[in-house]
Amino acid sequence: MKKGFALAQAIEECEKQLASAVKKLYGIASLPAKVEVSKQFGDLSFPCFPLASQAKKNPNEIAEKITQYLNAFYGLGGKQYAEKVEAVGGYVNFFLNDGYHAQSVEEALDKDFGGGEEGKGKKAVVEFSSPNMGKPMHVGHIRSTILGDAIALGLRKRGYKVIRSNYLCEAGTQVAKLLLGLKKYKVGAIKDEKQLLDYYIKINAEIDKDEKLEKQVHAILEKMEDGDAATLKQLKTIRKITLKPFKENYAKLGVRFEEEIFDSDFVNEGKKLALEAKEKGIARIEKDGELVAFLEEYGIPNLVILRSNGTTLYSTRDLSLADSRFRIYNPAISVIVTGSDQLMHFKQVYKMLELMGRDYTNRFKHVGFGLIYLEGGKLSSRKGNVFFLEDLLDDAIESASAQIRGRETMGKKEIKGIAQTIGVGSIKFGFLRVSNAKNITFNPEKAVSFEGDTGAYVQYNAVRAKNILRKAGGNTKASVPKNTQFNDAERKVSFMLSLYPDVARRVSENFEPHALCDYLLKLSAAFSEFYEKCPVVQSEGAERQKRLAIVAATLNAIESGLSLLGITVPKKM
RNA sequence: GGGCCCGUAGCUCAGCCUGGAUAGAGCGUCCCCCCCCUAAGGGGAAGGCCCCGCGUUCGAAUCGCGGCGGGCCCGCCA
Repeated sequence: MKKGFALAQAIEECEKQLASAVKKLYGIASLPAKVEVSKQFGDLSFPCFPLASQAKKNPNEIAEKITQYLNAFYGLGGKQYAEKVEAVGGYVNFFLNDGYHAQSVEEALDKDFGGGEEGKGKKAVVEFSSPNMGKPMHVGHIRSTILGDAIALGLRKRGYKVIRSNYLCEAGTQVAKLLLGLKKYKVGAIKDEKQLLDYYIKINAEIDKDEKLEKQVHAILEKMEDGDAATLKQLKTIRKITLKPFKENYAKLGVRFEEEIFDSDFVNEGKKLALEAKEKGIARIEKDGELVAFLEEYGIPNLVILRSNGTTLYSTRDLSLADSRFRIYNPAISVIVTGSDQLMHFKQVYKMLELMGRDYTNRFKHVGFGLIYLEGGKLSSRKGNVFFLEDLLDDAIESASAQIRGRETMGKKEIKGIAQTIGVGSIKFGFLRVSNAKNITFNPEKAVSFEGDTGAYVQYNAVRAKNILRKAGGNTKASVPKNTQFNDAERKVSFMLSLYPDVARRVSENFEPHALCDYLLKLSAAFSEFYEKCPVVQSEGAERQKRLAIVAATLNAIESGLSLLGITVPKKM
């Protein structure tokens, strides 16, 4: 028997039966609708409306006739998965039997449940997080970081060898402005990255007022790109100061990278590509001296790829980054995760590369997500309207820690570890459960709440499952005994379990982890109901064995699902 | 002006890609439940012109067109 396909097999069976009924009753060769997961009655359903218009008959009547035919012709014993067929309001509804539920639970016990092999032997690069140097990370950075990580984890679960890449920007005007500020205010020793932010805000205010300062910024950029020793030394200092807190945040988040790259390393190659574009007639120098790629005939705005003083832009360095990435790794898929404000930018860059004859451009995918706003308005380092990532994580951890202290007795160190798992898990879940396209208005109080539709709720259900298994003395291998009956609560759980492989696959195909969050909440809710209604530890015999299997399977599915989101389950909570 | 995205309950969001039954969750409000594997829980109630209009269809929150409201992008920021 194939793994992970109870649902697909059941649908196939129902469709086969329906097809033969429809052919016999109405002489129609192929089913004009699909069997779908039922929203209302039964488990699977088949709408008879398209058939009704084809056969020019009443859908209610058709549903009745088909149901009669199925019951008479196949009988209940003739079907492997359906135990009952009913006609309601133009639908044929199928009720799945205990065999289905048993198979579903068995499949969910597999340690690779929800995995896939389509990426086997292939590489995938996922570029995400990518904060700018010289500033602390704020809540705006979290979305790329956790979404990118989830995408990377999803690809890995499909068998890809994944390279997680953090592209750090220090070659742009932001850092140049910062350097100008440090020079202007005669700053000696720098304490930390937050102090850098203060200077950054200050110098920006001045530049806004005084145009001449802009020229000085460009002069610094020239020095940076020419490899001026003193400037490079300053860059090194900024790297050192900025990277340390970055790493602390990543450690708290549990996010790792296989690669850490700096945009300054793509300056020279970028210039070469800009010239290549010029030679190929894609770009030309405009009257003010800047080099512009002409993309308007493709319905895309033109793109400046070199400043008039010859220095590179974000666009220039991205051309080079793309080229080098495909040269070095030759990935089957290369994903970049950024705010959706950069959608056009990547369209432009990859259109250029396509025009320049690169054959890898169709393996590139940009995942854009909506912006994060604070209640006071848009996040802006420049204007100082920020909420530091560090503070958000610490608040969440503290909030979780306070709750644990009220319910479990354990050592300080253990509390800290579990509080981090719960606090950080809920933050991740809270952001990931919103669909990518949507903007998020960040609410600090809600972010540290653990009730209702939260990551903690999902974790909590997994912990309850663990407790049951522990109390039951879990040295027996879980499996469903033959011919066991499932009650309604048990069936809800097992049916939810059978939906998991599709959800997991879809999420890593679409890069939309929010669907998985939604699923995990539903699975958790089903398990909660089961937990209330079906005692496990006190039950006996086959009943106990079946319930233990359901518990173990649910735990497996939750842990697997959460792991795709970069979230783990604590031992207790 | 052009392009992309969003608009669903008081609030925060699923559902839209792939049209299907009485549009779902959570928070908040109101009511009930710890004999029992952790109440970070469960059960129930109230709460919806699915932004508006037109079209396609047996059937539209879902698809198409036209509006309205909000966000973002559109020449040397990233």
